[in-house]
Amino acid sequence: MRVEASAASERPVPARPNLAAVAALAGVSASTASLAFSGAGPVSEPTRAKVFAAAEALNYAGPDPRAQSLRRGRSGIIGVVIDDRLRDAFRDPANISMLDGLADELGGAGLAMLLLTDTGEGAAGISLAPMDAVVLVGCSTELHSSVKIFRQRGIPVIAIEAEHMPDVFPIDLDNRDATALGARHLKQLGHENVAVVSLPLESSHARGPLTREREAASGSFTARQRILGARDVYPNLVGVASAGSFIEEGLIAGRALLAATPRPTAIIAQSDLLAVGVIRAAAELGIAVPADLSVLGFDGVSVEGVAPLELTTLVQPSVEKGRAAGRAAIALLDGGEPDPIAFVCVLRMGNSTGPVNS
Amino acid sequence: MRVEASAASERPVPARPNLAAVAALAGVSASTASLAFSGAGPVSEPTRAKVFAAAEALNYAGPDPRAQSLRRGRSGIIGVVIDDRLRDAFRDPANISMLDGLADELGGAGLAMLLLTDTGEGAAGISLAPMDAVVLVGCSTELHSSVKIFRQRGIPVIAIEAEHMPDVFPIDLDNRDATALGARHLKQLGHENVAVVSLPLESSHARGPLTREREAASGSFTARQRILGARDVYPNLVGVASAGSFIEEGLIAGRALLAATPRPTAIIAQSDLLAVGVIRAAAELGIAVPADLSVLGFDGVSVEGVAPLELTTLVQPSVEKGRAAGRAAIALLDGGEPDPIAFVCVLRMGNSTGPVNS
DNA sequence: CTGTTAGCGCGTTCAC
DNA sequence: GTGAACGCGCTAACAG
Repeated sequence: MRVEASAASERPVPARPNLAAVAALAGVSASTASLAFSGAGPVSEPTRAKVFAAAEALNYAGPDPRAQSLRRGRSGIIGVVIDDRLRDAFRDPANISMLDGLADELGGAGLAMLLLTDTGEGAAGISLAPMDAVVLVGCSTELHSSVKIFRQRGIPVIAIEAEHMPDVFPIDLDNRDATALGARHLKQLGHENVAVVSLPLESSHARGPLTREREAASGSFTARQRILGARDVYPNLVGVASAGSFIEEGLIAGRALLAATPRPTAIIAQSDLLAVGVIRAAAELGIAVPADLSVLGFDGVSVEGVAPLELTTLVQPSVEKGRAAGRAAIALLDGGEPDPIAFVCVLRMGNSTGPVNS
Repeated sequence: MRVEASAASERPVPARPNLAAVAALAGVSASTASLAFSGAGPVSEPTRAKVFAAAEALNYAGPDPRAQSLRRGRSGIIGVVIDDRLRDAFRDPANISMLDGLADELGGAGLAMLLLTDTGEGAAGISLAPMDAVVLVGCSTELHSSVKIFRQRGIPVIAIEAEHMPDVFPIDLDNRDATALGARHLKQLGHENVAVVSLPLESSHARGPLTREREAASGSFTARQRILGARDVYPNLVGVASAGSFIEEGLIAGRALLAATPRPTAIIAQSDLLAVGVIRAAAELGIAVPADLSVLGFDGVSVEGVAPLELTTLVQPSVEKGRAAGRAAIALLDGGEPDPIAFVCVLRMGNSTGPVNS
């Protein structure tokens, strides 16, 4: 009441009180009030109490984050760029685990995650949203243009499973070697006629047979590396690209591959969800797994719906990958220069693979 | 080069050029440069070209979002508060669909989603992060304190499936009526001994039998409403609370409920994932579904792993719920007063429910 | 311990 | 069409 009367007969109800108003009511200077809120400087107890009382009276909720962020040069926000539609990204448990690890690490440091896509209309956010650092996930060909923008904006970039680029901090996974390891496992079991179901190769998510041209042009580093790993063991490998890491897509791809003559005796799926779909396709066709068909997965997430089968798969440390990205972001913001990180997959033996039977 | 020589012999390489620097190089005033970037005002073509050339030369990426946001009073960020750990929230397809709809609508309006949790260390974001509006999802008891903070900060609040509160825009779902509808379906089939598996009742996510005390104290509006709906038809309903909407939890709950004597002939699960778990539990125990046990789900998401069974379930418009929340946020930001929205579930008949058999 | 001063980088009045 | 001045709300320096 006093404030209204003395300070502003023009605007009777200040909708959003600011620090200055609180300071004025408390009878202290703005900087003192600021210190009282941030707790950063030495403020006497009575003063601090006065400030809080004034804030209460004015219904002041604390310093405006926008102004803080301008002044401090930090927003407390870490961008997370997904190239897929969110729906797709969220459907794969491996991705979710990664985000979970990331969120965990960032949350602990008082940072929040801003979800962005680098395609579609939401892509504007990449150049407009306030961010202190950014984590690129499941990166596509758009990567380079995005990275250029971030570099211009002076925003540190962390990329998970991407081609190495200058000024981009890499979180790597041994996609190629791991897949080769899995392929060798199949080779040891005697398999010679092997096919692959890949993750989407282009941002168009087009299904269809793998060709050297498509692979070379692919924007998906992960998919490409995993194909290369399989080729390290089976140079003449054939396969199809899926439209996404879903069970349904594995089913579609599996039907296509199992219709070939001669039928492959083993299928390398680039994710566990795809592997499950392939197993479903086999079931549909009356093909026994692992007796007549071996199926290898990737990710090591627990997937429902293949019991009593246990997927033989390449287990990747998804959660740790996310945590590492979070820690890297925090370190880069502190001006540190963390060492690049590379994770390694482990082949977990289940019973979806077995000796070739013929 | 020229700039360095003339403007700053002290700092040879200005790390982050600002609008003023660009304007200076272009030989125009800062306000003109600003207009050139925003495209909002009349700027002659030559001038505009000069400005962009200068920006290019200085490697200027455009106006600083932080400063824009302070000046404009908008950050372009919509907060999304999840009370669970992200991992839990992401594991339920119904939730993901909702987020997808939300992201879609917001992305189209150039807004980005900031993910926040209202528990744990990340909760600081609630009072610190810059946001223009906020969507509360799967809200817990913490709701009220959060809402108070947002109100103080002058941030519009949208709450999905929450108790109505002043100044909170509701997106409702007929959880109670829908569950009652499903329960009546069971009643018509002759079931009298019915049990329920609920979503977590408290933020502790404690498993255990439902009691009137627990229900009354529950922070989960959705779980409570669905229980009430079941009670509308079966007043003496018993049940257990799960620790989350996962198949595994349904399995645990199913085992517990199916060990009772007399064994229930029907189980109402508060999500499809829980329902699948219950069906698994039945399978373990050699109980046939639907012959010896009817199982009712909720959500209508496509769940893997019960084929050839088709879940009888209450289908909710998850994606639309998210879209509605997004549209409401946008409308509220525009100063509009959109009408509250309420969605209705539909009972989809599958073959996981059938006539009581005894 | 507290107050004063000076911006952070930008967008928006107004004049011209 | 363009420029000059001011202020968004806050905080880092210093001064007292």
